Amino acid sequence: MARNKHPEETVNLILDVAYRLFMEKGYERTSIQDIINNLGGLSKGAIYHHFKSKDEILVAVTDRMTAQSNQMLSAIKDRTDLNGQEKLKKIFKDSIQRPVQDEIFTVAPDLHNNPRLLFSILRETMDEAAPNYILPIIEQGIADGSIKTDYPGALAELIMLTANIWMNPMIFDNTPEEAYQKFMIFGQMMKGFGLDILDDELLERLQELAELYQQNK
Amino acid sequence: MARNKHPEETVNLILDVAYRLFMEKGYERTSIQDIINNLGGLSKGAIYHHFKSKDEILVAVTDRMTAQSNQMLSAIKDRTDLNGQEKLKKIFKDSIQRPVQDEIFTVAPDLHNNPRLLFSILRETMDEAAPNYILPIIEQGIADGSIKTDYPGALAELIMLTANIWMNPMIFDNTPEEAYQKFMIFGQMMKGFGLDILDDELLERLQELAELYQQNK
DNA sequence: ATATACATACCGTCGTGCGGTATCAAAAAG
DNA sequence: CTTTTTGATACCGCACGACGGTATGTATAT
Repeated sequence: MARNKHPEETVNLILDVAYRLFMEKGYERTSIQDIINNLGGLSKGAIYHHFKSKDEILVAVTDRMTAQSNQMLSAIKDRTDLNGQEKLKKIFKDSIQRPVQDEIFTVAPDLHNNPRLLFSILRETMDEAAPNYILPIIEQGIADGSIKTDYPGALAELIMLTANIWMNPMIFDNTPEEAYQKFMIFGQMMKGFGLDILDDELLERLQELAELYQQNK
Repeated sequence: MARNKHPEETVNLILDVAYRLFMEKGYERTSIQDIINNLGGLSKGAIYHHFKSKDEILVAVTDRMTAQSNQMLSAIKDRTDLNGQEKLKKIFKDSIQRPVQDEIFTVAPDLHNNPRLLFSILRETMDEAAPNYILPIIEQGIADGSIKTDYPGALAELIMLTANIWMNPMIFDNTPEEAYQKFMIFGQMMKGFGLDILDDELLERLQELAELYQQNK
């Protein structure tokens, strides 16, 4: 295969293929050879030229997955026209409507049987997203009086764990009924923390997603 | 090696060794050969006589890990002298004091880099423990008036996810400060659901565990 | 005698390392 | 301004050791 003048295209191609296969078959059941076979002529050497290991490919894939999500979080975090609580509300609204969700249905995501990928997402959520995006927002909320808690760090983690992992249909595939239950319990929990950020519009959209997801299996 | 008159001893030996190695090195970095080398003369044939695959060994290991915990849950669930809320409180008390915790410190548990094992525990917690033990207790609590919720299934899951996973020092190794924060937030959350089941005694014991855990690393 | 506990030899596949080659942009030489 | 040189890098493809798993053999317990 001819050498590519823009090597980042090759890297992206590898990541595209790897992402798709990891989603379809799971990280562990996807071999390097599988990736090669879907690369259109590229070889094993090419892969190991751009990535040191299969693991590094996984990290790159998850990074790319969370990049747009993190970008959204970052943008909301830096806005000056919203108080802390309003920012949290906006995050839930946006995260449920972001196009990733639709793109993600073009492959058959199977995170139930994908320990490595799930693990990678879990770590990203708890070790990066929670402290770097949610925590600052909560701290702002404490400062502006819209959020009250003595333990902002733990609260940030709890919110991300429940919203991003527990309620994620890719990870725990819920029936519409279960999704509804989770949503209500989550809303109750947030209210317990003085956070009134759920409304009917959000609920409707979540129900749609749950149904869409059930169909696509 | 001579044939064992009591084959379950061999099975237990395999599980003992596998458990230790899975904890020390992680499931994926433990090879079948590693297990054999620590078996004291037994061979690959022995392992594959008793287990169909490496994966089946993992399942057996997790089953054994959760067995005593589940036994405790089951015993409390079936008591007739406590109402629902009291049972939940008893569960937290006991789970924090069960001997597993001490035995577990004899090996160096490293679930941070153990996706497969963590995943296995996660599934056990959410798919088995929550619906089979916590849910019936909550339903009893609803019946006897000590617990109020419209969504018992989701609440059971949320409690297990936070208490068993998020607050588990083997999974998210917390500093004593972080452990304290999580405990307080968890207590606040439970209070939000009308569940007043944490007290200073529990907090103290949890702090001890967190410190013990930090030392053993 | 037969089932079963274990041993041994072997298989295909995997992730990875590496020597070699083709192609590039930029500097040096003309 | 053109040509040549040069060193970096994109990529190839094979070989290796280790892996999980299997087929088959053997000895022991019932």
